[in-house]
Amino acid sequence: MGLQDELGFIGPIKNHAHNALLNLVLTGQMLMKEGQRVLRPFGLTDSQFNVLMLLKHQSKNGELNQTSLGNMLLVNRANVTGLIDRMEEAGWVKRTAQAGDRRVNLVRITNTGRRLLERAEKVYYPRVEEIISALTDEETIHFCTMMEKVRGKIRTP
Amino acid sequence: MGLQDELGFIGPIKNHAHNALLNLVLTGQMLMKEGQRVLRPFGLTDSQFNVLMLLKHQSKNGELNQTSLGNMLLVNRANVTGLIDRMEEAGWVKRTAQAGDRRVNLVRITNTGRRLLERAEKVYYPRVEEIISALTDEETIHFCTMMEKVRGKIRTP
DNA sequence: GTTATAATCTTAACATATTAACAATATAGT
DNA sequence: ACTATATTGTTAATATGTTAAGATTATAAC
Repeated sequence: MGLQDELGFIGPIKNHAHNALLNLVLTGQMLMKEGQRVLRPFGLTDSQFNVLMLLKHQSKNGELNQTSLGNMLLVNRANVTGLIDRMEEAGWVKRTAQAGDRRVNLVRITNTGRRLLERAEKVYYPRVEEIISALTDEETIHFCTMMEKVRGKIRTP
Repeated sequence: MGLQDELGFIGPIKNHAHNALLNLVLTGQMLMKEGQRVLRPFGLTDSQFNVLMLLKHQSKNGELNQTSLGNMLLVNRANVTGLIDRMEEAGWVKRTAQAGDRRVNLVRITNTGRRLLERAEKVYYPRVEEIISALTDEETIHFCTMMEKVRGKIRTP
């Protein structure tokens, strides 16, 4: 049961490389949608969840500027403006000035945001583990290595 | 050089399953963005390219209704309306009635659309092959099997 | 045949993404 | 110091995605 049957394709995908690419892109999209489904009850989109997660686990002093957030989320900085606008309005994050550089907004998670994140993580990570349990530990490691190799090819156009 | 270094993360991603998930989702997004970059000179978005590709390669009689298109593209029917609106306006596809069921719009690729697709495919597929050449043939097959197993876990929540 | 149910498409309101252009501020080169 | 360049964040216009609600048409149950 390959992608074709799952999606109702009529014929096989003849180009093997394209078949692999579709497997990667479409499985990634399905995972993202599954994440959205799990996070919806918390009133969080997956982008918003990722912002909170980055602020909690991947920041110095619990703050990141908007450009860094965009880089880590793989989105343009222009997109971060609206994302943080909505999250600030919801009370989950706060913009503060950076001493010494008046161009920069530092984004911080609030206590409300931290509490929400902790509730969501309790549901999110177990579901992730359940899905990835489809692979053996060895496969998981090999998979991450393969993804690194693919990303290496993307960066060299 | 894992995801962390590539994205500027401060610490490692402690949860192995989450690390694998991020590898999958983020690599998929990078591939999608790379596709968009390749298709932009043709005036095509990746969704529009996929519609044309499905109509050419994965349809009976060269036509698909909007619901089928949505299923194959992994998007909601509601999204297909606007997508096809814009593509019809550009002259790449045409809506026609389905005999015997007046609810249905059959979407067909036009000659203009087919010529555009053929020009785009000549650039798109070689780039895909170049990227996937990061994996050996054996790895590619194993990779597709792993993706199928992951999708199997997503469908059973 | 009438009624209930389901399928298809559209619309509206919204979140997220893009690029291009701009203002404000820092930094480097001279 | 001054000027050129670069960086940060915002805005506007547009494309893509979501859900929820609706109109229209088919199909099933009786």
